[in-house]
Amino acid sequence: MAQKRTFQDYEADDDPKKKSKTGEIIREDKQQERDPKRNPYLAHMYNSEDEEDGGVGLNGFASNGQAFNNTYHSYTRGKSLDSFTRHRTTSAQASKAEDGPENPFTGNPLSEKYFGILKTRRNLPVHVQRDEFLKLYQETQILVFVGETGSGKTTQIPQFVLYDDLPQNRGKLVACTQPRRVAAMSVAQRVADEMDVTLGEEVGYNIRFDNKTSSQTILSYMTDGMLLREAMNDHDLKRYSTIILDEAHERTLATDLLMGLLKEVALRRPDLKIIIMSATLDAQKFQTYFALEEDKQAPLLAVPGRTHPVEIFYTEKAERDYLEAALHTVLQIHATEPEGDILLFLTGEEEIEDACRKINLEVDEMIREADAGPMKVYSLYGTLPPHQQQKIFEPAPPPSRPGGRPGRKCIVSTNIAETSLTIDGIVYVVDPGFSKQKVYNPRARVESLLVSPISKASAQQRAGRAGRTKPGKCFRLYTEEAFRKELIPQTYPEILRSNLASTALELKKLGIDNLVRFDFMDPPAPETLMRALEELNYLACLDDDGELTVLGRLASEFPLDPALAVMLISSPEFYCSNEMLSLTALLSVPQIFVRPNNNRKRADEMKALFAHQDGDQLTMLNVYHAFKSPEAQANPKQWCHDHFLSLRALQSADNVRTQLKRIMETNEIQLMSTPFEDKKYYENIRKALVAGFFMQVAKRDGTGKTYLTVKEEQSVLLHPSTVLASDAEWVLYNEFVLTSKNYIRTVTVVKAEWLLDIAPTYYNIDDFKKGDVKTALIRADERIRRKKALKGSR
DNA sequence: ATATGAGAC
Repeated sequence: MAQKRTFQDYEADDDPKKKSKTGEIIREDKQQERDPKRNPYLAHMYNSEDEEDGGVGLNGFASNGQAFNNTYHSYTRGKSLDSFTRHRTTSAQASKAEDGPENPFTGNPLSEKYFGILKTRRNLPVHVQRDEFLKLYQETQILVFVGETGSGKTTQIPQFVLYDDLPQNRGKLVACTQPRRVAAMSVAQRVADEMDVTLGEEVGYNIRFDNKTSSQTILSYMTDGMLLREAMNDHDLKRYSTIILDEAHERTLATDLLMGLLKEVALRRPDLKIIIMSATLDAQKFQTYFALEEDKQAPLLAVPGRTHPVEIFYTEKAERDYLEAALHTVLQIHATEPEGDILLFLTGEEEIEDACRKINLEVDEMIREADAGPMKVYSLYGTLPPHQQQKIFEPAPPPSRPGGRPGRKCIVSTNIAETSLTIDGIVYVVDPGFSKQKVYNPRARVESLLVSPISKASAQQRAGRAGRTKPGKCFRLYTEEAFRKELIPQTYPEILRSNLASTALELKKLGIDNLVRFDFMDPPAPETLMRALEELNYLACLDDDGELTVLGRLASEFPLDPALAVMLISSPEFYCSNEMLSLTALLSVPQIFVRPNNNRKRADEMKALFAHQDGDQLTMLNVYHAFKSPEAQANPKQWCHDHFLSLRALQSADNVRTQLKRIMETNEIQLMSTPFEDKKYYENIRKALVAGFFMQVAKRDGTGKTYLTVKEEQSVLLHPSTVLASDAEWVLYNEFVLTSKNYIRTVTVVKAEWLLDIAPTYYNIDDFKKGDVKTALIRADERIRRKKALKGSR
């Protein structure tokens, strides 16, 4: 049992700088005069490219292959913007237009609801600085905007831009990117309401599988990945007059690539305005990165947020066991602190479920013995089905009897509550200081998840979750010294922690010739880039000069890992593109098999119904075909439940399949099947797998259970979930799972002859060092030669 | 003899 600790053991952090900021405008670095042709302020004096050829900006493509409407806006607009001169407007002008009576963008009368929202909008912190914003926006090409939570930046800044940029007059639109789909959708809806327009008309959103924009759209919220896809087909993003990158501090892979790309586009398109929006105070990095001239930083505008102060407490000594300390702290809050909900950050599903059980037990005891108030404990993590995630928004339980101690809820969550989900009513945050993070080892070519200390920025974000509705408290289960000295300032951006094979292919398609010289905000390790290029070269997506091949160009059209894309594109050679289409989709969605802890045996029995002795991929395909049968489709929900399958995963695979099929058709890749009665039906599929995944093959090590991966010679085990009996000599795997042991998961039996035949460059026998693998390959090669000789002599 | 964070095209 941990020693009881009182809150006096925590040291209150009274450094005022760590408490919430009071707002003042930080304005730096006015843009210098430069060549008038490059000066956007003077751009109206020159014919810009898009004015000469009119529609050129409108021929962009969405990744789903739908062409955007190539006509100028033909609908009636209001007259209140007629007197506006682009990039010369003031907030007073805009406010007047906003006040009505007619909608400036549609000409329709404005609703009562609109005026209600307008009132709240004008109370947002950003509103005070509208003129400041406009001035900077007008005089510079790239602007860094820092707005803390609650400043209104995501909803208001794009509207401020609309009133000054007037994209509707030039057949253009304004883009605002978000790292997450839900954010793009919900913000678009909110802004459509604020502007009194129908979602999908003037204001829309564009995310994978759901494009709610039209030819009338002048403001589009979209995922950063979506804009990146679009850039692959239009390197200059000509449809857009202003591009706003929101939540840039999250440093997603797509945001990082877009930033590098936009820096280049800015030089080619002086008429394009760019705004980088971030919640971090580390704005300096963005300013320096976006300096288009030497020694000149990009200008910055900072707007305060609207949050309540959060008092920070640290432990006096380092905690040996953060889990125990976390539980103890939660219980102590419940026993001694006033009303308010608790948010505890842990690292993963199992840890969270375990903690919830323990808290429940302890709270029951507190209620019995100390008359504590009731507490409802909720777990929260990404793989939880949405309806269960929604439960966290239920109100806290009432006192168990009239006049009794107040009830509260306690949410035990992964990082999902740090960025993606905000829960109002949280007053206490318990932060043990860890999260699971992806790490990539280029030498082993393996990504894995590791429980690691969080960054200072992350810790601040977590603390902020306590101050959304009223002043709160954050209990950090580490010392103040550890916070100051041991935590890194920012979480390493994703680009430094990932396999970059896809990224490298995307950059090539984006027209970046020399990846090593690409201006990354944080350049990845050269070894990681080299690995990626090497992988693409083996996949024949890049030739030996590093140029995109026809195959590479095709592969980049698919929203897939290069190996999956190559597998799919090659599949007609093996007469099974229909089947590979299904399999590719299945391999790019979450696990389809469900295995609840209390019913593992039954789940395994159900899986056995679909098992194919030669591999898990074939088994998955059997599942998919059964799922599509009329019998299953009559009641898919029941059918999936009965067979321990994830309906969500299978539906999502279906969605992906439809998208991939469309891309296949657009690129005239033949769709075909080997007849099911043909004895080569499954063999052809296994060969097609080799065409993409020949680099992920392992050979059995002697007669034991261990396998060795072919080139890296890592010792691995077949994952216990496999349908394979462990005596196949060669197996191809789709996933390398690094946990307590090295496992390969989703495996299929293959033949050495196929490897030599289908991937001769990778399996060039001379390149292998002496050993078991080489010997086996030589023997297979001899078998092939004998067969050929036999054929020849007949 | 089974460990996965959250997000995206």
